[in-house]
Amino acid sequence: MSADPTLRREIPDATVARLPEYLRTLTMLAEAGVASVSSEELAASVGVRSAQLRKDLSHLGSYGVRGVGYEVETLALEITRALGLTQDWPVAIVGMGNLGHALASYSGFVTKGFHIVALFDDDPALIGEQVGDVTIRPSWDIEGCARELGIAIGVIATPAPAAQTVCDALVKSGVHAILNFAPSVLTVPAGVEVRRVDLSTELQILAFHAQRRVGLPSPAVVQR
Amino acid sequence: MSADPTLRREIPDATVARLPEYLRTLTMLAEAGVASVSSEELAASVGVRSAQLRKDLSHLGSYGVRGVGYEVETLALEITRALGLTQDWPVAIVGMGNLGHALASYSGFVTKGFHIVALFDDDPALIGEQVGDVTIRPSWDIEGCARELGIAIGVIATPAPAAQTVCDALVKSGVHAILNFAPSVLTVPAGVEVRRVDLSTELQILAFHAQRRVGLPSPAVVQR
DNA sequence: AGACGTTTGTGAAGCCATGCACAAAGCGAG
DNA sequence: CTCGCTTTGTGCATGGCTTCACAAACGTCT
Repeated sequence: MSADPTLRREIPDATVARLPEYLRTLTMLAEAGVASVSSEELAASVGVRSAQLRKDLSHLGSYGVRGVGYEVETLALEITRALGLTQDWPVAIVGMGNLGHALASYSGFVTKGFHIVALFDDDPALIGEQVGDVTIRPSWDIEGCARELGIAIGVIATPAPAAQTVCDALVKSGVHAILNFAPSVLTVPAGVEVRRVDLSTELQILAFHAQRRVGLPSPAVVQR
Repeated sequence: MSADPTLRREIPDATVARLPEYLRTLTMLAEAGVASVSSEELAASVGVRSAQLRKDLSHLGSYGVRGVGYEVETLALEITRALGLTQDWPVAIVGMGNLGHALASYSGFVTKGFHIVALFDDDPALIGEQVGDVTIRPSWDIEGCARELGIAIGVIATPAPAAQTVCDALVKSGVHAILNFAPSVLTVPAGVEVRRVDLSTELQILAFHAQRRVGLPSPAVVQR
């Protein structure tokens, strides 16, 4: 009653991190023609507890029907809205090495709400190359053209030493969200969101767990 | 006094996730010729609070000197040991599309402790291709040769529909640690560790934060 | 040798996230 | 209309992680 539906409520980070999973699963259900789903079923598909799912969704509002469940289409739309995917976000990728190329041609990229509008690299051999329907521009033009292209999200796929410089240029161009694949910690002003994805960090975490297993009775633990 | 140095203590997951960052920073310091570092300095480089760093390190043992700090070489070695990077881990990559190729030729891969020993794909056009010094094998041979190659960590870079099948084959071959780049939730037996890296999830989380900014006074918040 | 300044290691407190358990709410059958 | 079954939404308890604050420990200087 006192809740304003247009009010942007405070959604916990942990919840936000799970919303994309829920959305993806709901999209699959919708494509399979499923019209309604219970928290128990949906939670099982995503791999979380049903109580957690319900609490997460309660942060978006009350879109379920007691005794019935959630309407798939409706819930998917609400999550889409909550994540801000009703609009298209212009994305730029900086660093067109192996990884940059792979990201640029990644099909799942365009799935929903994201649009690659610029590619950058400072290697003269790459500048001018066409990837998809976008031409690679020189990195030193970031500040020159990023703002007028309206880039909202920057993806950094450069070697580590270049990452901070590139990051500064992006921030100066008005980019407030950065996805960093380089193995380096970025320093940014307040208000800029950075997420880091690092292959070797992930491998090292896995190595830790693999090491813990050493000496354990192998088959006994694997199958429960 | 009752602590056995050879005893594998319980290290919190949150701490384990930060250890690779500490290690990378320490390695850089060592290469720069720095011999000793305080928790304050190291924490600043990594982007965490000094108290957190000290508590994290306390889980490994007591390797600092009060009033002085930590010896860079020693601490790096202890973290290396804790993460299980004193030995080499044989890694297999399944799915040699754009991403798989990028991962296979990723230089940071071999940095320390990891060794790509097998590549798999089920596309006949790719089987037999040489990437680096490893030949791509057919996916249906995973169960046949993964165990004898001693693969400890599997990297899944296939399309989503194939991920679970590949995962099952890896698990059946004795792999207990899996890094999943496919946008799908994997079901595994107890004792198998799975970590997921998904580009579109990360982008959607960034979109959420970007959306929150809409309507905010742009320059006022950016610079503090 | 003793006093002083510095920095670690850690108990304690606060905070956030997860899981439990149940009242409230809807639907359908009789 | 009423009863009973199902499932949501949520207060509350639990557990883990982070931050604070300080005693213990070390080097140095006099």
